[in-house]
Amino acid sequence: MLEEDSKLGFPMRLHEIASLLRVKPPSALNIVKRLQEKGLAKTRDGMIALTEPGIRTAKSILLVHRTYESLLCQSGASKNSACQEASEVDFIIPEEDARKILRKIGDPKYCPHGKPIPDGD
Amino acid sequence: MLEEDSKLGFPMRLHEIASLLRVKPPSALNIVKRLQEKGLAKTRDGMIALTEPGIRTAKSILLVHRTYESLLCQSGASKNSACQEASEVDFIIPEEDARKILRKIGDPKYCPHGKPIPDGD
DNA sequence: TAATAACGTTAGTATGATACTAACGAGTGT
DNA sequence: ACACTCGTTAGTATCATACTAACGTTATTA
Repeated sequence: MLEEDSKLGFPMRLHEIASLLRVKPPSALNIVKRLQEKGLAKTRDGMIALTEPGIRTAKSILLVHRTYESLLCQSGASKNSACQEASEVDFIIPEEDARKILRKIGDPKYCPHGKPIPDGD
Repeated sequence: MLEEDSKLGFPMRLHEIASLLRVKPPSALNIVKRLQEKGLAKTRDGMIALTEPGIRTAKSILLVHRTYESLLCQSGASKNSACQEASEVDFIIPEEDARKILRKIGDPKYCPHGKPIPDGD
């Protein structure tokens, strides 16, 4: 469960990150360095991978994203607008708040797009 | 209704704004100018006031704030943490989303602190 | 009335975040 | 041996934002 999610494409080449983020490699390197300083990413065999805390953080953002998406859809929003709006706040809303909301909206197991919502973990 | 809210202390002196925002007057002026460029504020008799769109925007943010606060409290959060978290997102979440959420959580008329949640207007 | 204080405003400066280009070095494959 | 790709570094540019210092206008007050 969440197997594909927790990897999120990692480990990844710097070039891939750059093109995913639509920036040049030096900018991507800057970003990766900042992640490393926070202990969220590491370099291994020339590839960039998430550390354990990095994976946890990524999962946490996914949890928030999918929870908020679900809330919006249950409230009558379309899947696509819900996803967009969720992207605006998924890195801001604390996981604990999302877990509370999740419980309130009936502990759905999947987001409106059918992707799994991480649980206890 | 919302009479006190819609004013929010405006019209206000630049100095008051500066001290509320904890910046120096030149910085406050810069902020006010940007609000003016967006048509949200105006100067009148040496005082800074919100324009009609400015008031609507302020009310919209209040709606979002109090809605999200209510959601969090209904979900089991404390008033204070709810208020804090709401402040992180009240200027990001679109009013339309908040209105949908508001309906879903039972159209409360007041936020957890007892302040009115703006309705149709 | 003259001096002073308060306020808003301007100009110039500093900082931090973030992106870029250009150039270099190491490793890879033809 | 050469060319390519990749990561990296250094230097530069831009933008947002805050600040200080100085100035002019208005209001207050001695």
